[in-house]
Amino acid sequence: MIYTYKFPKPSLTVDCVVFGLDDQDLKVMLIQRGVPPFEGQWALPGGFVALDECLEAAALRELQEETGITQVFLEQLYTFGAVGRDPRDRVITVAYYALINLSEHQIQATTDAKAAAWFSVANPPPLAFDHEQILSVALNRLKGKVRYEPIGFELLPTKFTLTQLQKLYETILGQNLDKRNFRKKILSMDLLIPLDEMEKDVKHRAARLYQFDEQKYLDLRQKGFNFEI
Amino acid sequence: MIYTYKFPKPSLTVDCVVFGLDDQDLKVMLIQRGVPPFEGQWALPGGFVALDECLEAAALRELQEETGITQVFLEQLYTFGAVGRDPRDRVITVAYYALINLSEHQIQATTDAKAAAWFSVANPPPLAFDHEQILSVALNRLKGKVRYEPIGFELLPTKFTLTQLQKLYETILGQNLDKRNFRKKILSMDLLIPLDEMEKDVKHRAARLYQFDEQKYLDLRQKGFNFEI
DNA sequence: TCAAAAGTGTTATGGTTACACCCATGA
DNA sequence: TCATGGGTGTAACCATAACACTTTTGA
Repeated sequence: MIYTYKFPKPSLTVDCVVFGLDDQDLKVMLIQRGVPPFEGQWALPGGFVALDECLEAAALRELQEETGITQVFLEQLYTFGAVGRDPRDRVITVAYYALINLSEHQIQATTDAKAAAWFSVANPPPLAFDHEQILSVALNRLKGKVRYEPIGFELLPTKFTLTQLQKLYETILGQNLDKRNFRKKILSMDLLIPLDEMEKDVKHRAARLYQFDEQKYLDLRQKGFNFEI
Repeated sequence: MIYTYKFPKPSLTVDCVVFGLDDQDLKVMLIQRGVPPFEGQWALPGGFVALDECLEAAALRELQEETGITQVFLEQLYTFGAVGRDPRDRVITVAYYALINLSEHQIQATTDAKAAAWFSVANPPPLAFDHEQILSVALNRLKGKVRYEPIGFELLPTKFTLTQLQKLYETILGQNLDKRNFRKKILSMDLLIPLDEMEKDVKHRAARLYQFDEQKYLDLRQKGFNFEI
């Protein structure tokens, strides 16, 4: 290498805001820090970026190392670089957000963290660093994006009922939706495949299961279709 | 400092995609690099982040140093960190995009750059590093955002005609709009203040000038109003 | 008087909203 | 048979889209 940069360098980390959805509400995955600073406090999973890995790979790796989660929807959120955000050094963090469906993922705390757990986003514990701010930005992004891109499906099992889907939107958007209008609209997009399969183990009439047609969505989008709830 | 991080650190830069609009089309500001690598090639203005300045401040400073531009709309775009994006070192760059109105800004190349100039975004020269990719992401962001936030006004002088505003949207969105429908819609939002002032020095009927009512927009937005073109 | 752009309303269409009852199932 | 949620249609309303001519001004 002939030309190298001679500049004092800040540290670089990635942090992940992992969202999940259960029957009650929207959750975020937090880990309890095992090392200072903020030892014992809850924080977003994350860590340092290695010199030979790209940012997204670093986010996926940290997620895997700290919580065991793999195979998730992951998207860059924002980069936080205020001067005092880490009490030790200058640290810039590239934040990502991830969506997973709780029913198909088990999480476990691994070596780097004391514990990993889900918290209601409406009522999270105090967080380390500027992680409350990051969580709030992530939540706003999710609220905005869920309306015009079909990312909500990432939070559901592959097979879901229309009521589950409606509840998802109601939870994230924080408003109730009309059942008939919701069904009319979502079905008219023709992006859901109705299955010959019904809900099981419910103590009332079983609902039909549907599946999101990803391929069709990609095709339609190329032709100028815009998803919108 | 008791705890410091002992990790190999990548370098960190900021880059700015500066958009301007003239009678013809949408422009982007580029500088010609005065130092290797890519010496002599066109690139986005940008540079290293100092340890004691936040990211946005670094972007503003670089803009000022390389082009003389101050007082602009500036927003974080995306962070690019592919492993091979700089031929020397591992360099992560936090990209910003800026909107300025050409009629009220003069640009000049300053110390760090050989030259600074405007190029049509439709037809830019080959760019250094991954700056073509950054430009393309910025353009998509602008196209998306201009429709649901009133950022387009940043590209116009304070006082503008409805035709100028319409041309702005036509240029950025790449589609023609109906004059009557456009005026009806934008005026019905009640965010434009009609001035008792007309266009000057035109060789046809002079158009009325308008001004964007920022304060009213902020008030309305707080009440749930959504700007949308 | 000509060229150039400013300015202005109406109608048809399509999407959104509001709204209530019967059905299937398991306990 | 009761409780629970599943599933369905219509009418009113509102926003969008399509469309063409007259007015003003300077050259």
